[in-house]
Amino acid sequence: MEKLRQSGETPTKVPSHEITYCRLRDMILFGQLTPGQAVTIQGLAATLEAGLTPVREAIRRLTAEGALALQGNRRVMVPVLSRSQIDELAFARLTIEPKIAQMAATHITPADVAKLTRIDDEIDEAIAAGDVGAYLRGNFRFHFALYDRADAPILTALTHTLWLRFGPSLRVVCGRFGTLNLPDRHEEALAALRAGNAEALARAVEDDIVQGVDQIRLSLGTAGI
Amino acid sequence: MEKLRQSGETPTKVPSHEITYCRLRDMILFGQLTPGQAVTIQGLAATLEAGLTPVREAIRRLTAEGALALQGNRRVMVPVLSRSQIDELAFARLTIEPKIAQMAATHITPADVAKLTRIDDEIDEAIAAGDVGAYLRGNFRFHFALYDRADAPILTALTHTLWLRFGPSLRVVCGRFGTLNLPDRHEEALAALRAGNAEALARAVEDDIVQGVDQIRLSLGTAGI
DNA sequence: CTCCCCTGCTTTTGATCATATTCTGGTCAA
DNA sequence: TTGACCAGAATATGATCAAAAGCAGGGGAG
Repeated sequence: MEKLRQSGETPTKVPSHEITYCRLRDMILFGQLTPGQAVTIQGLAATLEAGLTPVREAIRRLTAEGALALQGNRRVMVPVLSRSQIDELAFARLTIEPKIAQMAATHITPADVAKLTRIDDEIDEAIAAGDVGAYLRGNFRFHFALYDRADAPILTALTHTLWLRFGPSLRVVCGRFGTLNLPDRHEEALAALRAGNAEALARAVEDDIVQGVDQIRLSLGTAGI
Repeated sequence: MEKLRQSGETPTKVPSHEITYCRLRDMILFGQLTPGQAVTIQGLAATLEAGLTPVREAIRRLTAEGALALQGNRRVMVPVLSRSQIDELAFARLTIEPKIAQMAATHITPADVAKLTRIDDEIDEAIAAGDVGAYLRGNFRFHFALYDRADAPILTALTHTLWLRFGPSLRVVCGRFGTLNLPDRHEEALAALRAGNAEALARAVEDDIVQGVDQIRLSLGTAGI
């Protein structure tokens, strides 16, 4: 008895709540949503063309990851970072990410370096083109392509939630300053990788984080961040 | 048109999915569930006397926090920690928790110290009585009563997820070894608090973590942990 | 002859939706 | 100003459909 998995429409291989989660997560990471913005279940269901239940589950997941926040009454919003929260995030990122990078350095292959170089080239193109969304996406891919090599799923997942919390604010900052004066800090990371120098790689990642966080710190209080 | 909010039963002030989340979280933290155990939505709905949707949302939240894991097919289980994952958790806890404790030390009041002392007494009672569940609960309350004083919601939430990942394994270890040879590491923390010595407090927390993690490490591979 | 694998059915479980109910916030009138 | 009402939104239930797991029986290999 064939199940007649006809082609043409969704094979329903991956459930709708998963797709919805990914889409909403990308909206948060790469900028459709700004800090303080309220989101409604029904609004997202309409935007993402999904049912209420999948949207609800995606919101719960992202709330647990800190990418969304419940505001007492049952409304949901994109959280606004305070100064002290930025400091907390900076501390967490600065202690975890250099460590992951260091772990990754021992497993990295020339193919990985080539891949990272390619991503870095795309980032440069995005900067030159002034495409903030592409820049953020490339930056994300660069870091996590590196971190994936550390074979440290828990620390990588932790880092993921940290990026989710930073995402909206980073988007606002980049959107305000433009991409022109975004220095490319990945070159030194790539150099450290080619040299097989784990400590230098960790320092490069550290510098990259410090620079990004400082940009947000400077921009804090200018407007709703 | 009165809504006749009669007393007697649930005032529905807090939504069902929140209650379900708390109950399931406590089951994971304090031991009803063991590593590797499979959980089903319908089974939990029956156990927790909740509808399918609230249970589903609670599971999504806990999955996002790493307390539960999806196993490829859409089933859900309590994750089993590998050696390297224990190392990741140990690293994260050792870098974050002493820092939080240090931050808390500057805000702590004598009333807080009294409260922590009371909790520590309850822990001692639990150890004497051989009540593993009460020990775990007290240990949790001690640490997070301290951490709450740091006024660092993000780092505290991060730590929460780390404890959720450790919970089931810790329960197994304690259940195997009993509570008798569980040294009480909280005395030095209390002493550091009374002395207002933030560095000593951080070291005490560090020692406490190292001891707990080592216990799990030793017990790894003995059976399904 | 026994054992194992494979196939198909049955049962359990997850995913989604439509619907009813409850809650929140705001508005309008006394 | 205060209270009741109303619209919009979230919550929760149960039904329905799809997918996966468990089980039983038959056929083939050793």
